[in-house]
Amino acid sequence: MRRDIFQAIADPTRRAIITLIAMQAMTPNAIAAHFATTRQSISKHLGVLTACELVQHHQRGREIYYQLNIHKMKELDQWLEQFRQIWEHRFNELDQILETLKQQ
Amino acid sequence: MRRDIFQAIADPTRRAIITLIAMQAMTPNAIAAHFATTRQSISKHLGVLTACELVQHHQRGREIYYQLNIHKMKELDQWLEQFRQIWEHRFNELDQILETLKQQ
DNA sequence: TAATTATGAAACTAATCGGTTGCAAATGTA
DNA sequence: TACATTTGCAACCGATTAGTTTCATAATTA
Repeated sequence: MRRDIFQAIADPTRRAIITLIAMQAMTPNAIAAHFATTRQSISKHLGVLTACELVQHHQRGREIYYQLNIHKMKELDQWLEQFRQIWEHRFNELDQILETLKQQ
Repeated sequence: MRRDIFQAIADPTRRAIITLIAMQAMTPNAIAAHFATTRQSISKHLGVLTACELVQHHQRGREIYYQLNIHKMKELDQWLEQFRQIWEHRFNELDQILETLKQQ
């Protein structure tokens, strides 16, 4: 069972959950109230998000509060870094490519 | 058939292809040479990447050159933007806490 | 022209995924 | 104590996925 952030954010419901709990911790019931699906399916999504450490949770009585682990989101940012460098310098390269194609 | 960048980058082989063709356009054969899989499966991955516009291609004789559409990668960056604000904000809060501790 | 090369498309398969239903455990409340 | 609430877990199902094999098409080359 592969569990990485890329696979985790592939699902639109999970992305919505991530956005939802980004600002404040929420219980599975409260989260499920925002979606047209069952609490159990939300629970499974939270399981996936927890497995890849994108969310953390702490129990308070019988309620469990889930919250985004913002540091893990940085891994995505780090992966993007290599491409950010490209798109910042692409204009020069693109000019060269177009010039090369024109000459051929 | 859902085709978005999040689902496209969920697969590790596709992420490797993206990195591979980020700097220069490559043919399916050349790309497949970098992986322990068949050319046909690479062709399918390129189909997924093309469907969500993450890669572009141009034919040259009987060869087809695939290249990363760097602009599409920006959509990922834009989605991350909301969280970048959060983690910068929390770091500011952390700075304030550390500053307060230092003064005590 | 005939053979070779580069490629995409279709059919098939095993594995995985997202969702539902049912149930058990733990906690809180009357 | 008896009952309600909150939650995770397991079994199951239909759809999707990644990969392989086979085949057709188009372009190059001998």
